[in-house]
Amino acid sequence: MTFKLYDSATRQVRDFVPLEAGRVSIYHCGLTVQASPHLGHIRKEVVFDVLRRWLTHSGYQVRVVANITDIDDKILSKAAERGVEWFEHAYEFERELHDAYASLGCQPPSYEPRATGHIPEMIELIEELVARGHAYAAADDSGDVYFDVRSWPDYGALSGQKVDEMAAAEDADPRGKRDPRDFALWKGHKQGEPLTASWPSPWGRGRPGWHIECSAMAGKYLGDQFDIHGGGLDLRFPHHENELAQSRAAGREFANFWMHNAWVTMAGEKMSKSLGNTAQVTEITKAYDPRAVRYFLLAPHYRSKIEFRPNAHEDSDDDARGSMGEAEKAIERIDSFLDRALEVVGDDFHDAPGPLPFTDEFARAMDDDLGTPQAVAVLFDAIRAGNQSLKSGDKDAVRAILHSVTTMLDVFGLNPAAPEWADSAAADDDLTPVVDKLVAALLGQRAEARANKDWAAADAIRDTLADAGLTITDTPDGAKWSTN
RNA sequence: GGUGGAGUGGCCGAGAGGCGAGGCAACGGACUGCAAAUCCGUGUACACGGGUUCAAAUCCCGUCUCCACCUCCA
Repeated sequence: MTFKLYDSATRQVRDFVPLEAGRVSIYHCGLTVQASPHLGHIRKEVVFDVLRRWLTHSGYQVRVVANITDIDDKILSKAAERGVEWFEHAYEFERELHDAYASLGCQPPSYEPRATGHIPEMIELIEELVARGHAYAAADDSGDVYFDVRSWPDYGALSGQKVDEMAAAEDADPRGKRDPRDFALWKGHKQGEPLTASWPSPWGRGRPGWHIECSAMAGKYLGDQFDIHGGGLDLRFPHHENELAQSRAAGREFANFWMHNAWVTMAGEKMSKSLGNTAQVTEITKAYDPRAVRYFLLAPHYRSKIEFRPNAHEDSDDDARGSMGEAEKAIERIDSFLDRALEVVGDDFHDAPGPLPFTDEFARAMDDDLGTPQAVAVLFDAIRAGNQSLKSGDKDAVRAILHSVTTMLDVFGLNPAAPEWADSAAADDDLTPVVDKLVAALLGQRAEARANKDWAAADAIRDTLADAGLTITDTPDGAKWSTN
């Protein structure tokens, strides 16, 4: 089976053939760390985390580079508003970003370069572009350097647009540009901006434009040509178009595949700061099981929009359950099988002999342009089959299916036993033995009441435990308790 | 004006010429003291109007609606 991937540059699904056998290099644009990350931002992290897990699972050695843009206009203005230094501001939100993706079980990139640490590489690239006649210093005294869009006939190739048909930017201030569509490679230092936010260059003190950062850093860490360049769909133009143009114009092949994920919507509209319809990651993971949040973000196809609906009420009835409530139910179904199967099979389930059921079908789904929706369906088919085997008492079948299910969950990053979820498990563990003792005592009383057919007393105990957030399940081996 | 995407059952969300993905919810049955969990079963879904075809949610033509990008945006 070959992995197939949709390439947004050619607009088709192509066989994925890495440049170097057995290795895959991926660059995806990280965030401009100017504010708290919301669900839309983190969807990209989850999508590329799943991609990376699948490629790794398929036997590739994967290198992932994602940048941190820690200097830009917004960082400067927001820091000034708050009365802190721009680097403090940026670093604060960089840490928030790291917390956010750790909280959703995303592995950190292989390397995460900061823009401010790569000014020399950017200057080098700009000089190359100037030397080749694709960039020029602004005619005014701003110290700006622009990419000359007209000098590069392929400009617009990635987004399928023609320079002449783009809406003429109502640019009140064309500054020193030859064409309004020319974009800044280097921004001259302006009066009033902190001196710490500028670096010396052949064109005077200044700071890099946004697009040049990614070209310079991708080139440094992944080489002139690499396998996959990713990011949100909204980066296709202008950011990725500009990256592509300036890299090719400097004689670099750049990315082989372009991969763009769609966004998260609320009430049908793109989640974004300017619309004010954002849901911050920290709020969401506080309100819902983080694994459910991750499930919500990875279950639909990465090129589809996904609609975020909050639960209508805090103590939701079924009607009021939103996207996260539904995802939590799905996770409960998964965990319920895991718990019951582990109890039957024990921890040695990895010894299951022979081929694992369902995994081929799962692989076929994932190989088809990361077909997580189909793959999730396979997962639930496996769980249903596992539940049937539990019912019929077929221990070998349970063992094999349990092994399959955990394999699939590992690819999704949803295996509750995996290290990335260890923190929450450990937190539970602190109290579990205590709770277990207390609950066991109550369940003993309840068993006695049931033996005496005193149903009222038995149900009263169950209600008390339910109030405390525990679900009691009667099984042939006695009553069991679980949270939720 | 240019470029791209989408309209699927109560909700979410796949699929892309012929067997109704999957999740959530609902209903019936089994199990249970009653539940919960689980299993079995239940759905005249594909924006609208034409057309092609033995067969269309899927292809073609037209219409409507929505979203996004062309300015910072995952």
